[in-house]
Amino acid sequence: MPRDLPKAYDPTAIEDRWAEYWVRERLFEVPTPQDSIALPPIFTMLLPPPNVTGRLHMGHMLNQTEMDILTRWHRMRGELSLWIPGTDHAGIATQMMVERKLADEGKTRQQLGREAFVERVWQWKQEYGGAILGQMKRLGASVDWSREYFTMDERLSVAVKEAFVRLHEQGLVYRGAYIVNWCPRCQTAISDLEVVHEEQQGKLYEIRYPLADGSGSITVATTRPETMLGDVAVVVNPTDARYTHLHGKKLRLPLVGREIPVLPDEWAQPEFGTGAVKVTPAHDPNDFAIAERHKLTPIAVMDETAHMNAEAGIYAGLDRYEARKQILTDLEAQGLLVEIKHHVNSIGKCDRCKTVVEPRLSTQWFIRIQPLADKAIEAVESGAIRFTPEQYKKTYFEWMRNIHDWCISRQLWWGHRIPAWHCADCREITVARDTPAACVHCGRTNLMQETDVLDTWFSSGLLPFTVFGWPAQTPDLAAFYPTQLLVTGFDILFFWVARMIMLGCRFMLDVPMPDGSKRSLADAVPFREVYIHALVRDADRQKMSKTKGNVIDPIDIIHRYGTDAVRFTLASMASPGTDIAFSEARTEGYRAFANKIWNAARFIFMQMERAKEAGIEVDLSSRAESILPDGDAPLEDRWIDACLKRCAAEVHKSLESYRFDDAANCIYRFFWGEFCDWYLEIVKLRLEFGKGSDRNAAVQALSTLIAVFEAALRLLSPFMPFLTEDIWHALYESRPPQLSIALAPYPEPSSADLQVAISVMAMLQSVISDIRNLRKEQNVPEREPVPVWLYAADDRTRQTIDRSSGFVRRLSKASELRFSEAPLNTPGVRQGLEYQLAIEYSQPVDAAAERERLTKDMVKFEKEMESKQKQLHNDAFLAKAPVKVVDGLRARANELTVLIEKTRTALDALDTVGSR
RNA sequence: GGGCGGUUAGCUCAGUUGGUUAGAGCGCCUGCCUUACAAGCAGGAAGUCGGGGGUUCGAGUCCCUCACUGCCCA
Repeated sequence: MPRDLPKAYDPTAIEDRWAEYWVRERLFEVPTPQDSIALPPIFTMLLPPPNVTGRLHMGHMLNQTEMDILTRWHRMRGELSLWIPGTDHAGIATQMMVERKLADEGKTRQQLGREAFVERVWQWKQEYGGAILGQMKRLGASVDWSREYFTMDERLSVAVKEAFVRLHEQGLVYRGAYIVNWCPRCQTAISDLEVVHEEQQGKLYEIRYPLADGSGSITVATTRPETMLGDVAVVVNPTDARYTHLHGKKLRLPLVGREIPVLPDEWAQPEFGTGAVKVTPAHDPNDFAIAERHKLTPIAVMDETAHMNAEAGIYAGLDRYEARKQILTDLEAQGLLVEIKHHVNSIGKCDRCKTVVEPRLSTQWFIRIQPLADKAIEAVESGAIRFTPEQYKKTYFEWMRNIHDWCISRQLWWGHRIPAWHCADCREITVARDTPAACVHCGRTNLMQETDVLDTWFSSGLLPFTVFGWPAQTPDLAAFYPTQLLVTGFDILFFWVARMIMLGCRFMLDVPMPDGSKRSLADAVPFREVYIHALVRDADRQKMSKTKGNVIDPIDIIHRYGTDAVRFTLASMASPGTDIAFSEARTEGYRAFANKIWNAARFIFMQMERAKEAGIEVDLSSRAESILPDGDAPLEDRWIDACLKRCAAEVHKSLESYRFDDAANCIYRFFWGEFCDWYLEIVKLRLEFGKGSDRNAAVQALSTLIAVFEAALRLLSPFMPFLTEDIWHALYESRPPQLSIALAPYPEPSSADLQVAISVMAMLQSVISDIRNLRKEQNVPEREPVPVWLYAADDRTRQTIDRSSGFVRRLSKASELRFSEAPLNTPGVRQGLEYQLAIEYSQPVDAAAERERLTKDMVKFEKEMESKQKQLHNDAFLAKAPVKVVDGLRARANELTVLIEKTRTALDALDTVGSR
């Protein structure tokens, strides 16, 4: 690639090419280490697997941008950096997707049958399933594609079976009839976590249940009257005096006629509703618990589609809401509907399809979670796993300590089918790794495999070790487990993070360390750190949602601004714990930043071209750091080098603590505010390659310029991989020292003292700014150079300015710098701490404006002085404040004295003019 | 109902264990096509840090309280 870049930066012209290049060249593949004990530092991460049905959204993009920045950074620092991509088979979502397709063809999965349906899902997966990973490639994610996983892969399925069987053997898996969250649309059980609760304005119905003996009645309150058909009791609080006389009495259940008892139970709260609660154990988890306490037999009145069943008598066949309407009508007709009150209640909906969940009594598989949770709590308490931001630890503990057994069976066809076989003869269950030939209980062969599949999160919870080959003790598992870090959103803290921790601690404790020693809990954890990032919202801080129509499609934004700009936007706004209000204005700004760098590259390449024409070639073969400026180099060279090192130090510090925003902003400031705004402008003066010029100086200037620029590209590379890759390859005319800038070393901080060059330069920068400011205020035409008067009390200041007078003049458009032997007392003097300056311009100074400005300064200075003096005269302050602070305050007070005096002089000079 | 967070410039956000003059980007105002870049350059204006109280020599930062607001769990 030649060094002639198009005038304007066009991301679309470069990004696809490099995205393909990185995949094609297999740059980020990490082979299995041969010796798992003597390894370089390793950095491993697992991509939180997106749903195979998914499309990339801003949340993914933020997540992947952060992970990619970290991986590239670690990789460039020489660590063995492995980031593993993959997708999740997403049981319900995928099955829904394919069922919808079938529906378009007028078919149902039942018509196809299980085997054919699963076959269809695989077909669908082959055809469309990779979409999100394709999008990921486009983002430039530096993952190891050779290790891509899918949770239904054969090897992972074997591991899932193994894990299930082991848990079963350990007595941690059990099967039983309990109330579960049932989605009538998906027709499967779902876990507590898959239910989303929504507040809604509902109604509270008060219904009178007459006593069987006709001696009176009791009024119950319910939000779900249709369930009354399944009532088996009414409970009242034992302390509730209103009902004490009814304990043990029988009620005649309206519409049904069944006799049910009135029982005392703590669950009934006297202050809620009427204080009497109807008990429907087959359709409510709390009622189920009550029934267990009182040994009542549940009566289910609905089927799996939430239609009333035969138990519902004349209501059989009605949908639950139709039934409710009808029942209310009938109750009213019988005069049993006492009152209808408005009531705000929370209803559970299926996370996937938003159908109102129907608590349902059914037989399911569960994991006895407490033993797993205990270990998972210990892992975090002991510090083996660290959360950033730390506050999530609390949330984690809160959940972990109030955990319920995990319902892991799903009545789906797409997923890992539970490795359990029912015996038709003895009714017992055989759990086995491989299809058993005979029932282990009765020895007969009339076996049928369990039809349920496992919760998708069960398999994804195992990923941190199954991706490395568990249950086999592979070299990968030895080298890469535990992973270093997990980056994810808080929305899957419980779904995934918590479960990975529980399952990792459970299974990996049994796997010995690579050296054969016993593994401790600290090494059994699936990752050592968890970084939880924010949610990406729209510019108005609204949550993005399809229904609101405010979803920002990252691919769309990328087309408009380029991936690098979008990545940089996300990084620069990613401050831990704060949601990101995605702002296109900022993306636009970062595209401008990319363009800025692009043009800096063009400028540098042009200079290289000019040098070449003059017969000068700069040697690019040695690493940039080795030709960076020494102590004798010009100030600006030492300064920009110091800036670079300072920036590198800050980037390291920031990324170590996941401060992507600080890191990004620091690089932005360095590249634009220091390198482009100052260094490039200054160095221009020295780039004279023609006859009669100092060619050595020019070559040195050009070499340093290139070296710093090249290092700056590497600094920026993890954040803007496309742009930097493109320019880097161009710089080396397609013969770069590595195949990719991503494989080049990251700039490292320096231990040298950077402060001298930085503070000297700061003084010169302020001289230049002051002159520019004066010119502006006195309306000097932009192009007209004017002489500048300077006075410096300290001779060294004068020498410093004098030595750099070339660029000071150039950047301030001063025709010459004249040093005065005495303090300046002309109107319009600007005062720094170390110097005074004024411009010589024929136009009279705008005395009024100048006075206003000076007065404003004066007020500010005096006010500050007052507060400083107050503190400095406060004995308590002097006694208690640290010396550093007191000294700082004294120094500032001295500065202020100088500034106030100078300002007063300037005001006086103005008065002299005014009176003339 | 329980828990966690937020409130800093017109907008979006930083501000580490309290410590010298509260920062950035975008936007805004003024002047410039200065041949790397108008997606640019230079200069500028703009904040009683949500209200009140307290601790402290010192509070944007710690405590209490009120208001508004977001999220998680039940």
